[in-house]
Amino acid sequence: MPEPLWTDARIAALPSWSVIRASLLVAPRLGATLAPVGLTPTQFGVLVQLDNEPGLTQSALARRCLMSPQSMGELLPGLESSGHVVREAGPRRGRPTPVHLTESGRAALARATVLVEDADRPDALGLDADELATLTALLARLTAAVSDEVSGP
Amino acid sequence: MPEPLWTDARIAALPSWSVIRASLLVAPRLGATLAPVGLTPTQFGVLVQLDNEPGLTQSALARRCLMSPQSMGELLPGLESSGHVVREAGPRRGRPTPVHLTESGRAALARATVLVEDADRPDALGLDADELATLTALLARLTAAVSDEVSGP
DNA sequence: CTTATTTCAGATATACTGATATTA
DNA sequence: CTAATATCAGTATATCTGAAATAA
Repeated sequence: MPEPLWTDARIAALPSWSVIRASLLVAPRLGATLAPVGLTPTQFGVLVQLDNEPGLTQSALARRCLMSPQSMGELLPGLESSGHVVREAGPRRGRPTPVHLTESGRAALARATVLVEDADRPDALGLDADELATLTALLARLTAAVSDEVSGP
Repeated sequence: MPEPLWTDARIAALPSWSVIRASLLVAPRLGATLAPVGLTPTQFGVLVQLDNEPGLTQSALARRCLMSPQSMGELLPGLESSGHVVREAGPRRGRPTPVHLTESGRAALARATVLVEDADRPDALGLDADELATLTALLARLTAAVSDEVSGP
């Protein structure tokens, strides 16, 4: 019998796998958290980015949310018909079109924020506040490093 | 002008979002890493689990890889036709059917392991070895806590 | 001419729900 | 009888790639 290459400990220590596995659990959980507000995690992300930077275009939103511009182009009409965002009037094809939150969008975002911060409180995630801060800081640095690698030196 | 609810710092400190965002970058990166071996990240995960615990059934593999049994049922024939795994002979419908790595599967896993561990070396991820160990340990605890929450009391 | 943006069209990869067969 | 397993079928969703129109 060949000796195993992979043990539980080695699997748990694999960075890529750890991140992906955590996301497979956390993503649907965030979906359930946001369901009462009628938002998907992706839509929530779009509203957050628009709150942070009003007037982002479809392409700019796609970059910040790590999606293709095409996918964002399919997502935005849903948020428009929900009344959460508006696109500035005028010709659109080939032209940057700023997107803005509406009052309804801001209200939905405020409700979603309460739910998300409750779901993400430290004791619900099995960590204390300091550990959670460490985790998000390390993930931010990892994300920055991998982003640089793609657009690269 | 309404003051923003979400700032860059607050976005970066949101645990769920940090994990999902990191995964959106890391998952395709792992896919590119594994492409030369002809494996997807999911297939790699299945081979890893089978190396760690030979004879896992389709359902057990699905649980460990956080997929539905049906999706695993669609994934396994691909690995069989690649010659990387075999299912024990006999009637299958309704009966637990152990799955095993073949020599070809072990060889592919060994080649993949070299590539993955190179891609996941600390300096490629912008962290040092200690920080990477901290990150995977925190993610393991978060994953355990969220798993318990789903099945839990 | 080159690049960026938006849009359309097709393809893919999941997952999900529900039902069925089998067996411990 | 109950629960778990494996399969099949149909549906839904979300993403991608490729191609085209438009304009700075």
